[in-house]
Amino acid sequence: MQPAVLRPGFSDPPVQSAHDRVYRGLRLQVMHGELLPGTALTLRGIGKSFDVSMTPAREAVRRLTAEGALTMSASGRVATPELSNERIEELASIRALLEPELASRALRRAHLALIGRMESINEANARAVHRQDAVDYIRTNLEFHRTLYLRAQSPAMLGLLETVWLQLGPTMRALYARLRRTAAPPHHRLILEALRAGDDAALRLALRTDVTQGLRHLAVYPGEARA
Amino acid sequence: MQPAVLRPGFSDPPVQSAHDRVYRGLRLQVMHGELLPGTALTLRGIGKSFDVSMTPAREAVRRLTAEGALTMSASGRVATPELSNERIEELASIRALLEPELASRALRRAHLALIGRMESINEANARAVHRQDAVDYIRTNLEFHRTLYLRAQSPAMLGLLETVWLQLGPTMRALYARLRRTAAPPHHRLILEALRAGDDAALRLALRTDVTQGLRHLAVYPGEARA
DNA sequence: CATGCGCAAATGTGATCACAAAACGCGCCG
DNA sequence: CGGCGCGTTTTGTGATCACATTTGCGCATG
Repeated sequence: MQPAVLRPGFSDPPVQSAHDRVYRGLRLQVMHGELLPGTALTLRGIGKSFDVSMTPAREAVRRLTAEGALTMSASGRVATPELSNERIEELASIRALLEPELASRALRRAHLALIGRMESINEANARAVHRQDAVDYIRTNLEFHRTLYLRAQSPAMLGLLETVWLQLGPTMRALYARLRRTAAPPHHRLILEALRAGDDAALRLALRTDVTQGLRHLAVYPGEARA
Repeated sequence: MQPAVLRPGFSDPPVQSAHDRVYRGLRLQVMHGELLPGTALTLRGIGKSFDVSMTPAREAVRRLTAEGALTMSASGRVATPELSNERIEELASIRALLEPELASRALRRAHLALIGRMESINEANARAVHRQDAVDYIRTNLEFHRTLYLRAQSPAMLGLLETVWLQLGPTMRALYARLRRTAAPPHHRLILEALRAGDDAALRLALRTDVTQGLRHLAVYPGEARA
């Protein structure tokens, strides 16, 4: 609303612009599954919740729509995407294409500290499962994967993958609500073992199955099929 | 400028919004290599050239920046991307990952009419080479590939690939100016033959080599290395 | 009770403006 | 002759406003 004097002295975060704050905030909400598929958003509402005018809200939405994190109806209404089964399977196969490649590239540069960090994230993930905390489950699961892929030193490929995660965010949340998972993701241990062994083929396979297993059951049941 | 009464009766193109016109226009310019790497753009300039105010220009730029078609400096200056060698190679390997997959998916649905259309596009491509027309060369080359991939019925994967093409647009143009290609792309014939033969492995290989051959020489020479 | 009409509220779009920061150029000084 | 500083211009940002469209709800009607 008001000019919002952006903390004159401080510079810890390099003073991000208003639309960037909105962008990052919405992006995390979508990626972590805080919003269910089909959730409607309004520019004025977004602006109000981030305490900015419509202008930065519109830019953030435009950006997120370009990444597939949000959809816009013909009349400009904004909502989180409701994916068809075909689309879900397609996005899963893109993950199955990109993630083994990223993991393989990371393998050469992986060191023990990295594996240790992944194990600790995996434990947090298991706790989220036990706590039945869908958002935290998704968040730690993605963090587990991203921690590995960051080592691949392939920013463009990782960026592409993140847009895929973004598109799947609300749907992943909906899935979690459906299957009430009781056990931790079973393939993370295989990933860690392959990493320790330096086994490229096993690592690729572990990721492919982790990704497709997690999403194969995402498909909506026939009765609730969506356009 | 003025309210622009959007052709009351006509509906051939479903009356696109102003920012969409700007978006599409800029997108084509970038993807087809009409702008060299590092070309600076201004919101007011874009607005003027499309006869709209800054607002739709900003939204179009935001969208294109999200797709990697444009870059924004910390101060918000907009320009076409100047890719590092590492980035070029990474984007090439992404193409090498996605395009054989799309081609393989298209193979099952390919029919003779499709191959015929691709041959005719390929001839236009050869004419562009003979004419030394860089933009038309890039345009017909992408059209050749896209015509095939459309048959894959994998909109998400194709969308991802198009953002990669978008990022490479200006660089492809710069390359063309450097190597003064005299012969048509050599692997298109292999692609067509594999399609006719229904040979999946040969098709994948033909695409992988077409994509990497075309881009392997894109790397900037040491003397002109970029950050 | 279901259905359709119509009005009021809500919403996205684009133009315009004020402002701060950055970029640029010109002239001064060493 | 080269580098530096200062003022002008350019440029992006965000707020606000008017407007057209759409949405949604309530009421009247069959």
